[in-house]
Amino acid sequence: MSEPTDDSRRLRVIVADDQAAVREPLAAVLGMSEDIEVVAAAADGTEVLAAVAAAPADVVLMDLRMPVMDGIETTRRLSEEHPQIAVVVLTTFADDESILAALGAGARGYLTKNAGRQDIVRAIRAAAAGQAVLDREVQDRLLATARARPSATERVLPPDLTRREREVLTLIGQGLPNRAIAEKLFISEATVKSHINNLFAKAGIRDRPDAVRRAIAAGLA
Amino acid sequence: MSEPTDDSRRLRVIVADDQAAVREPLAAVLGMSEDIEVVAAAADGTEVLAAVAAAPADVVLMDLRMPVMDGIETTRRLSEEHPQIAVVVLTTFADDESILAALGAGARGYLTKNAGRQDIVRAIRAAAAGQAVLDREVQDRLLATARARPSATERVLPPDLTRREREVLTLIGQGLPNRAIAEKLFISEATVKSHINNLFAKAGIRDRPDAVRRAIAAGLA
DNA sequence: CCGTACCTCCACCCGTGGGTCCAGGTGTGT
DNA sequence: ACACACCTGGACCCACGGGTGGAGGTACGG
Repeated sequence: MSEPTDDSRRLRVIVADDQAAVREPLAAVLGMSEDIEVVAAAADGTEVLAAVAAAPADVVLMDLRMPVMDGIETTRRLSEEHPQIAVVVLTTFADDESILAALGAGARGYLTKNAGRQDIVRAIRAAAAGQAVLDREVQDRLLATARARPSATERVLPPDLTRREREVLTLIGQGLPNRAIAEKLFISEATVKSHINNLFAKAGIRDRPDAVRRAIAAGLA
Repeated sequence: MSEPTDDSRRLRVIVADDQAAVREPLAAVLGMSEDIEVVAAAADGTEVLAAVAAAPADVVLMDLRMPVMDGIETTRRLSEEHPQIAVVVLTTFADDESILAALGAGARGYLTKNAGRQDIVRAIRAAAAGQAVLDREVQDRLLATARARPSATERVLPPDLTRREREVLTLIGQGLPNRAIAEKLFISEATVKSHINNLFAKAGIRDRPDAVRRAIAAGLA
């Protein structure tokens, strides 16, 4: 968050979209904003990388579906090699996978193509300032995905497991072999096996892989 | 997303924070923006509700920690009774729980208190336009939480896994032993072991329990 | 005082898992 | 024609996992 947003210099923006019918008008309309300067237009990811190599830029307005190198991969490379450049995704698609992939790749904004000029300009300014702007729908989806996980310990495990058995199950769920569990609990490996046999019988667990799944499902791991 | 952002009318903003030392200067500095009008200042949630009942507003800039009625509860009520009013959270705390609670309650923005005046103004404008603005840190946390239990296939697996190897990993993740996997894929157990050896080497998986965890984390199971 | 639950540990058995090395068959691109 | 990736399969070895059947310890409640 930078208070003194440098208004003395226009934001250098690169527009990336494989469709010229989208790219050209978009670049033109963005250039009308007095604080934005479109320094390049790219039809695929390689052209974006070439553009940032040729001249400095602040923000890349990125389509996801592009030939040769798509927006996800391009975003990933940009955030690795040029972390100072902010990527704002502008795409038709707002499915969970695309959103997670894009933001996970380092995008600092995600707009759908029914965003207006004002919305896009605002997102560019925010991204340049280190903020993230998301369409309302995108935020809702992201939030829904985040909340989709079970918060509390589930009832998939019988309540009559002893404390020790729970501990052992937790460590199994973390992928530890019996020897490591024994060391961690300061007991012998034989004892670990005893606990395992008991808890397997109680909880109806077949084998170790099954135990891992149950432990994760129960929120122990 | 509304293209014709109505610039002919100033955005009516309510500032809610229990600390007068924060509330008053904030209201003053926001009022300096020509497109923003601070129509009320509130010290807790009940004052916010009273203010929106008394006069129309567009955006509420909301602190989370407030006496009587906190920001979460106030946000929840606002989004129920006045869904046209956008809530932007401005708080010191950026823990996962607060973020999820606030956005889940209907907040359309989440800023930490090291945001500058420009950042706050931008967030207010975006929220009024239906967009969501998050601090970079907040976005990262939200994304991390969303990816913790993903529905989509993750990037935790190397991309050079073959189709067969993915299938085998999926079945391992479901707890099946090699024999059952072999039957399910109509191949011999020896072949299953070959695939397992290859995919373990490629993905850096140590043993079967580890494979189960990775499969679940990757959303294959 | 005695039963019961829990934690601790040992010995034995053997099935599955996983590593290693190898090899034939197929399809694809050069 | 050739290399290469992939799927397929077999043989061998042995470590780890898991079942069985014990045994001795403490702590608690009837």
